[in-house]
Amino acid sequence: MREPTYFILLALHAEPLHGYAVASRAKELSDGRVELTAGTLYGALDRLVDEGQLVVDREEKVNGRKRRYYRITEAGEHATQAEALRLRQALEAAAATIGPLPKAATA
Amino acid sequence: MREPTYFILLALHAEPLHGYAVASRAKELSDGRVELTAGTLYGALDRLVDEGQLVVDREEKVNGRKRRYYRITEAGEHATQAEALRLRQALEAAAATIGPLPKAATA
DNA sequence: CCACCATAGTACGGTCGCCGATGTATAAGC
DNA sequence: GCTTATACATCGGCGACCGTACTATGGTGG
Repeated sequence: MREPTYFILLALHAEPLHGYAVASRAKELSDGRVELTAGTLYGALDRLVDEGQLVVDREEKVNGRKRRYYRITEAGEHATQAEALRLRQALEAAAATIGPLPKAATA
Repeated sequence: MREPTYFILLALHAEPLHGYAVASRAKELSDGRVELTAGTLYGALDRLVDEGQLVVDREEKVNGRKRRYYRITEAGEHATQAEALRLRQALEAAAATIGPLPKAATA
């Protein structure tokens, strides 16, 4: 799993969001690092629905603009956690190899 | 940076290794998760040399088989650390969102 | 003795996710 | 009334990864 996909799934953990809101939340969660463009965002959402990691929760119409809300499935939650574990293992490998990392700038 | 590339760089942190040895070390460091196939391995090594993250250290001939040793550059070390920091941030985002992860199986 | 396997590297083609770009549509702001 | 922000769709291209096949050598097993 790549980073954009990962943050999309994380963004949807708490509650269903529509596409544009997913992008905003992903940017927040990544401290501004992950800025999802339309191509990445909607492409990934479609793919994740196909894979059963997301489902379409509902569609609304707000001020003429339609909003499609996505909800994460159990499979999606599971994949997210598996990915996080993979990241942790990769991080531990770095710590064991190159030593402790510098402190992060306090968020 | 993708995971295979990351573990290739980690594998070369301590000392120069030849291609095949890089693959073995990467598998070790990843607890067996990352098994580099020939296509991925040599493609990535060439690319990393092009990018200045690795240099060819020397070439030996052992039992008729040539071995090409790669050494990581400062740029490569820097990229590795930057990647590890990125991973940590992604992991922290998960912790903040879905809560603490289960304990890893003791290595 | 011959097949197989591990080592070591080269080469090629395909796939998949990401990304930029473009287009549609509406409502708000200047 | 033109631009900007919101919201989504689609298309094409690229790059990293990966499978596969090939060359080559030396050790192991049937």
